[in-house]
Amino acid sequence: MAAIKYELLKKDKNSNARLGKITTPHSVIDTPCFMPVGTQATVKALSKEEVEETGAQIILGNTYHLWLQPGHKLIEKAGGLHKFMNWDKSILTDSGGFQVFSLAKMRDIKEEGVTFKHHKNGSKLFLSPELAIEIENSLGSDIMMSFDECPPYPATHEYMEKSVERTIRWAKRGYEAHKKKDTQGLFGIIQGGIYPDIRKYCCEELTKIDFAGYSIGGVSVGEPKEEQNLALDYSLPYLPLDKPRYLMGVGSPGAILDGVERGIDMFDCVLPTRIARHGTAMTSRGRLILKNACFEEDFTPLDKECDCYCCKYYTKAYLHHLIKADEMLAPRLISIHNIQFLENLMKGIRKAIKEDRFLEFKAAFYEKYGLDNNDKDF
RNA sequence: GCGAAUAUGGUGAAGUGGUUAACACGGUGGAUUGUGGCUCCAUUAUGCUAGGGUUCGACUCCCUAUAUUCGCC
Repeated sequence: MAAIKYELLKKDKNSNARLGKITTPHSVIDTPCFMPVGTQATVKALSKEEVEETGAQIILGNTYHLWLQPGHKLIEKAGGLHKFMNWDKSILTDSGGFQVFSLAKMRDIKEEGVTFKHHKNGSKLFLSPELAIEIENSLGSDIMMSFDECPPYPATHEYMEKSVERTIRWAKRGYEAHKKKDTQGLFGIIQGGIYPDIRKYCCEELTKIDFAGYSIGGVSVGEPKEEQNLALDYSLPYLPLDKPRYLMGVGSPGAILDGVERGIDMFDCVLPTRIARHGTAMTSRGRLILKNACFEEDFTPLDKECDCYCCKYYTKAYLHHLIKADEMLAPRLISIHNIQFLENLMKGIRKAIKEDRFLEFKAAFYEKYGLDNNDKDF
């Protein structure tokens, strides 16, 4: 019996946006959804209750980081990642493929796997499709990612072809190695950059395997917004309707709306929590850099339309002060707000799809947020 | 009152007789996308206490004033 069930509840009449529901062993997830990132078994700065309060139904953990510290065996001993970190809703684990390419220097990619140096102590490490699965099995996440190569941008057609062939072979090996199919769902990752033929080929090959869902990888690596959308246009038509689609690493409001419009169900991104730690908030009227002098005497909440804990009790002037004074409450409050802002955005999106007015919703959001369709992000 | 030392941006300060006054903090603005948790980038003194003088040229040498600090009466 499959661990992950996707139900397509409704498709928007005027776009490819879709309303759905994913059921995992730990929870039901309404889609389209946003998943906060908790790389090292914690959504940075927040407690379980605070994350829950934002409306998040699923969060991410990271294979690479948890493998190195504290070690997947230790987490298994603790009773699995859910128990270890006190999160009883769903968890998705990334395979570590991205980290190997974003963090590690001196990597050596071979058919068997990737040899690279530890990003902190320089020791030699080796990660393969089978090991990534073994780690993810130990962690016990609801949704697992295959170990893939995230090719750089830009990459030549020739390089991309070879890389994707290898990613496909790795995906097959990972699927074979996955021993807990009844409790954990494994996703395949579509690569191919902005080459239509390679994206299509990758979809065709990976859909031959019965993955629980499909991820679009290789985006948010520095490419312009139009190309990110092209990568979706070149992939989504070739993916099955009865499986969830996950756009990896995308979390700016504009890009989320573009993805939903094309038929994406799941998003994750470090953006809301990272910019929060650096003092920037997402609001319905655009982005606010709270350390800016103009907020010194602004005694209003971050966003009048937000119902989060931060907006309920605190003002911009207070947040400005906390940042200036380098107080750790600031990253916490802004992280709570930013995540809830995106969770609320997803709620709005789901409601709009239900009522067949997604495109109007998107246009209104763009207008208010202060960007047009050509803007990269904010 | 006498003697001595020091006077460089918001702060701590480096500095040389010769075109753009080091660096750090702070200030201001920006970045951040499958997270290396206080990061990165840009910008921030047309001026070196004031007034004279020496010199081709002085923030740098000399004189005076002022301020601060220390010591002695």
